[in-house]
Amino acid sequence: MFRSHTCGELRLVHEGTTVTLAGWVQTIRKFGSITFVDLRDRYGITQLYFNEELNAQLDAEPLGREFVLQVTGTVTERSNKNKHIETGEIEITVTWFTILNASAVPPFTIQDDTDGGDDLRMKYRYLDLRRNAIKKNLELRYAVNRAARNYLHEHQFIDIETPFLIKSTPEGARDFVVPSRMNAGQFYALPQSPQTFKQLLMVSGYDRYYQIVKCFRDEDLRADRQPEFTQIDCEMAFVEQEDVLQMFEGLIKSVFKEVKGIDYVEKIERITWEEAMWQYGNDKPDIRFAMKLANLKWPLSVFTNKQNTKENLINGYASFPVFERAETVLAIAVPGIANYTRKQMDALADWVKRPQIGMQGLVYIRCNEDGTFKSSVDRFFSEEQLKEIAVYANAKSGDAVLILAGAEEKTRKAISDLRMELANQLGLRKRDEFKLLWVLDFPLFEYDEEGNRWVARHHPFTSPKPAHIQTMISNNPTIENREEYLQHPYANIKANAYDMVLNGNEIGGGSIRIYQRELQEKMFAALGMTEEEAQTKFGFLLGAFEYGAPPHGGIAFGFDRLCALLGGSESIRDFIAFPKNNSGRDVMLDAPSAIDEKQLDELNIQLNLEH
RNA sequence: GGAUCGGUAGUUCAGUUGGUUAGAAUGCCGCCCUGUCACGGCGGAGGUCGCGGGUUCGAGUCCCGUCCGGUCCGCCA
Repeated sequence: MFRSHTCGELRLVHEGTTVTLAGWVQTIRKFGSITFVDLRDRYGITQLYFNEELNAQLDAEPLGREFVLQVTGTVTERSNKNKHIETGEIEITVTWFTILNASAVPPFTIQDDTDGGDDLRMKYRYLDLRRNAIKKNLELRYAVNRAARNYLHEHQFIDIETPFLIKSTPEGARDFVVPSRMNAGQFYALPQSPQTFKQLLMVSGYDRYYQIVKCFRDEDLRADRQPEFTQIDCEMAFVEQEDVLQMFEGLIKSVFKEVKGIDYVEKIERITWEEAMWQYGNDKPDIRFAMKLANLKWPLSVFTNKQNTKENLINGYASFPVFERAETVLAIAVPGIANYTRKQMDALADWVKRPQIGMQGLVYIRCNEDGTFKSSVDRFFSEEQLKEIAVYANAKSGDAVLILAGAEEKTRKAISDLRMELANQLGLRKRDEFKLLWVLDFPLFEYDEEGNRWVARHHPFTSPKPAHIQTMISNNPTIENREEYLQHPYANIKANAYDMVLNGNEIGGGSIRIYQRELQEKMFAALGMTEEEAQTKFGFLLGAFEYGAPPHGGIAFGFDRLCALLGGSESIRDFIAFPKNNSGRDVMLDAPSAIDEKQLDELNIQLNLEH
């Protein structure tokens, strides 16, 4: 028997019992002829006391950090208790010990606040995982997994595995591709999601399916994006949108309850995609704080005095060409920053001028506590006009109105980014406050500038709103340019699609699917596929729809991201045991890597590394 | 594909206007210490300043290129 107890469980009630522990040496504190060792395992830390006699043995067999140690001894009450650790009232008076394995000096300290940088931690991930901070994250991940499974099981969902080696259908994200040895020149693709399989399972009558499953996308990465990631993938038959929303509102609330002990009692707020874009400039708004967008184009247009005469400039009733030229003018009222210094305002202006945001500048109006209004454009507007703008932007005294002007899409994105940046700066995005939101009625199609064609905003299996089916069927999808796109009836078709948003992050998305062959064929045609292409790529699905496909729909949650958010982080890496870095590399394995000639030969592959 | 920040001791970082022998903390090694728990005290070792080139009397510092890492934009049905 290696151990009778773990390093986390002994308390004062165990006093006097003889125990055997095994674990890793966290620290060694030596005092001449006695030594203290903190022994660590997954469950905690227990202090070991080596008396004079055993200390002599330690001199012969020196310990080091991260040595694997097995000890037998007596549980003893400490004379000096340590209230910072759970086992702090006792220690083990060691009577026997053996070193099970030595350790090299670790390259960084195995502590909550490690001195290791990210790169080093990833290279030695097996050591990093010993740290309490990462261990907690993985435990939280498991708790979310369990809570989700329990809820889905209770609601008659069945976990069915779907294949990883499937067919490449270059629609949407890039596929990871796997060469087939037995079929020369042919390739499998790894699934971007089990989408079509779960729909086939609906056709097969498994009317409630789920899977916590790996998905693969060969696209560039971010702090919250990995090439392989995990989804809680769900599908239900005989449902309409409302059924799905309620079922998974229940799921997420159950996760909150089980994992965080939070009773999320209120109904999850709902907002349409269009409202979200108008109010927040964003399809995944963080609604923990307001700062809603105000469109100033109209109120500005009523300020009719437009002559830039000397007097008008002095009086502040002049034309401000930046606003007049702009396609759109958007404002947010930022609480309590009227007293920002010039330097702080300039810093905000610099922030929006960064290439990633790309605005020309920032106009601000201070709504001072004393009732006066001061702006960066005093030359062009009277104080009454500034006040009107402030009222329109919903600003209170003490706020500052920040205004951006420019091309519609860019400006909307910029002010939405600015809104989030300021919320971060002002501490309005609290880690321990959670606010969920359903975003509904997404557009079915998006215009792809590059390919000059329609692409599915969600995916090609998403159904249009019933009222829009006719629009879809009776119109020719052909478009020649951007102008035609804006006019085309397809641009207004809304989908039975919905996203779940948590604190400004998309954590889940789904839709009611198409289940009729004709509509699905029309969808493929709209996306520019010929009948033959549709048949080659998705013939199996079209075929299945001919054999009694039930109405169905579902949702998929981003499991890694959900865990990270529940753990108070926006980076998912520390919620994945062995993540990849920014360039998609596993720095511990040093993967990906070249393969040898023989392997390439068997796969009938020749490399062309010219470019 | 692009932007931006970073790369200096095992590790985390500092390093002024380009100027003598590149520092701190921590870790590591040695000695001392019977109640520590961020133990303490004394001493010691430890550096291709990512790499290549350039400017200069002189480069960790300035310039060009390149590699690696972080963050972001594009991309992510």
